[in-house]
Amino acid sequence: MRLEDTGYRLTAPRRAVIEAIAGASRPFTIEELSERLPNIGRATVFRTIKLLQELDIVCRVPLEDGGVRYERSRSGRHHHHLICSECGSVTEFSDPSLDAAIEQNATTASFELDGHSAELYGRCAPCQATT
Amino acid sequence: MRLEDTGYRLTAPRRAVIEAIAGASRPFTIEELSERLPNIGRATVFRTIKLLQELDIVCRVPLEDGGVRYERSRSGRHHHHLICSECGSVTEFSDPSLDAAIEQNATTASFELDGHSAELYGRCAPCQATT
DNA sequence: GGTATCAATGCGACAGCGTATCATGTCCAA
DNA sequence: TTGGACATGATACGCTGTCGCATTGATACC
Repeated sequence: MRLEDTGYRLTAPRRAVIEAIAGASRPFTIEELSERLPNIGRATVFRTIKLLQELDIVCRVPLEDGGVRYERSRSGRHHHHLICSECGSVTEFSDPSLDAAIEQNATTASFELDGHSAELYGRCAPCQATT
Repeated sequence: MRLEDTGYRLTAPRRAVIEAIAGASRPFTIEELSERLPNIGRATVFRTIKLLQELDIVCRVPLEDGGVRYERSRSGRHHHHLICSECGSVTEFSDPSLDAAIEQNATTASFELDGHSAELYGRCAPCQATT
């Protein structure tokens, strides 16, 4: 991890949170993460996740119902999400032409674009096969 | 309003909420709306907004910081948002080619698309002029 | 118009997610 | 080794939204 490079301290609780995230197989809530780390204060888990979001190590996944989960960011870069409403899996994807379409709309509206988000909701391939 | 047409009852509180929304000049929170309607229970305001969302009369606007506001939907159709982080204004737009790019990504991933959201964050034209 | 029915309301308690506070602990540069 | 800034943990709090339930009131039907 590159916490040291950024001026943040690499503490035992942060290590534990990072390891728990690395071991997570699916998107998680803070509560789930916190349950796996009974020795670590809930507030610290929140703070660490917030920190990891800023470092693009973890990303926030807004769900269709307004809920939120978090996931380890595979690419570490800007991306979008395919979110399965059946099994809850989240897949990242990047698409320059999608980003271009978004930028085009901003330009057309004379809007100075800082960032954007795009989430796709539906059913992943494995879940379709299960029908 | 077409509440009657949908089997819902047109009650005085619902009328009041709808009028308050019609009179709102900017995206609002439930609390703000509720303050303007002191005679109406908070739960009713929530329930009415939820109802109006289902009828595409009001739409939920997720903010960059994770907060949420609501806005009267001008088009009543599927659309995306340009959200100004300076003045908080929200502009709707529709773009078939953006939707097409999203559908293309879903298809590529063998993902069965149910819905999607796309929000653009930045500064609106008037706020740029104010710099 | 009168009335019965069932959805809608209002109230208060509650739940989930996240933050503020603040005393205490601990990392790390010198 | 040590000092001081940063991080932690416990708890209280805040905000957004929902639930349960007794009461009210809009509509359909007569």
